[in-house]
Amino acid sequence: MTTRAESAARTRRALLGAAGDLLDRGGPDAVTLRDVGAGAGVSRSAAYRHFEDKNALLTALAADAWAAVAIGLDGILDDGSLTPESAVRVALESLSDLGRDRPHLYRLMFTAGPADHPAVVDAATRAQDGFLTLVGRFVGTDEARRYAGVLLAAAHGLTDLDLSGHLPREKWHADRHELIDLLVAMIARTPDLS
Amino acid sequence: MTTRAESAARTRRALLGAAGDLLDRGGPDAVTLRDVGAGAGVSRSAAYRHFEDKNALLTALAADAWAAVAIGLDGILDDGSLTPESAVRVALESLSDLGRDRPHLYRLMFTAGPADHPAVVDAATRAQDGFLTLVGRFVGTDEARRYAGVLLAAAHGLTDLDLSGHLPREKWHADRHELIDLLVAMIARTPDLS
DNA sequence: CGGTTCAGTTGACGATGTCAACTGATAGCT
DNA sequence: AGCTATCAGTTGACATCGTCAACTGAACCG
Repeated sequence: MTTRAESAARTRRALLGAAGDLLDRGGPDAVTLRDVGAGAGVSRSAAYRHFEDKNALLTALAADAWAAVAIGLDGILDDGSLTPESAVRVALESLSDLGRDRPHLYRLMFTAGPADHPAVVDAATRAQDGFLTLVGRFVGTDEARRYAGVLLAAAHGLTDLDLSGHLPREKWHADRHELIDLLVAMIARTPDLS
Repeated sequence: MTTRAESAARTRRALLGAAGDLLDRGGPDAVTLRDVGAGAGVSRSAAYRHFEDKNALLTALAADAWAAVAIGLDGILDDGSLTPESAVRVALESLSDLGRDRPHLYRLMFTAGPADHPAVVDAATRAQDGFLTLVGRFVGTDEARRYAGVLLAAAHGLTDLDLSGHLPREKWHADRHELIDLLVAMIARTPDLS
């Protein structure tokens, strides 16, 4: 037997799945509640039983994405085969790859509205703390915070620039992966971390 | 007397001004063609005489913003009182300040749709070339391109992270200006630019 | 001076987010 | 078991928005 709560939870997942598909395919504008309902096998305003409004639905998508990033970072933290430096590199490049693979979802993760929501803040904080630990193993806990900020921002900037087309190879003579590697190498070589 | 072409040009500027105001106040969703028309003293679909559609209007806004950035960089390039290092720092921080002052316009400049348009590409290219020259004076022309890419991406990432609320001071122990300074200082100290 | 171009207006249409009223099945209580 | 309340989901309706088509009138040009 499927209880009422179970079927409601399944519908909620179906709504999120349909919304994610539409987002990947056509960006936020393509995420219409009508199409989300159709994709989930329910109709129009069924989403209002699970989310306050359309924005809350997108916010939930962003929160799930941050949670997935946090889980990925946990995996990197537990991977003993990585040096501290390469662990940082893998973390940054996997975030950047998410941007490449799911650009609209990635953009949503860094959008002001959703980013203010508690659910997103919690998940993003978990991810950032994981990255902070990773960087701490790399440069030491004293300077970890500032360097983690620079690294995360640079990786995000490279990814975002690439998505908007402002990072053409011809111009900068490198792609986002090479520039991430360059940055991590720079930090590894910086002797004086004042 | 005001000729027809003059009044049309004035209307066009008024439309762009009204669109910019609405964008600053409430983001892209607040830019409705009806309100743009009202703000410009014309009505509803007058904008269609000057722009192909709403997206083209926003694209023109982004192109103007890039052009302004390029002009600002020209000023920095001509300022003899700046050292190469501080010129780079000033350039990056003024870009970041634009993000702080006009967040929605800033975001628009790095949005995929507009960024593909020739007018935006031209203006952005001019700005990026100016920055490239600035970085060339700083680290030498050989490695200028890669380091300019890293610097621009990092500054953009810091700005964008700050706008989305993902760069709280408590967490990273620094704000975007301090992290930009840190990055520029790191590059200045990096002895081996391989 | 007569016709033409063209900036700007108005009316209309489909799409969309959202709310209110409604339906029906399940959950819980007696 | 039976009655009632809850609540997921539906349908109808409305305001708003982008956009197009038809229209207007004044500046332009021969």
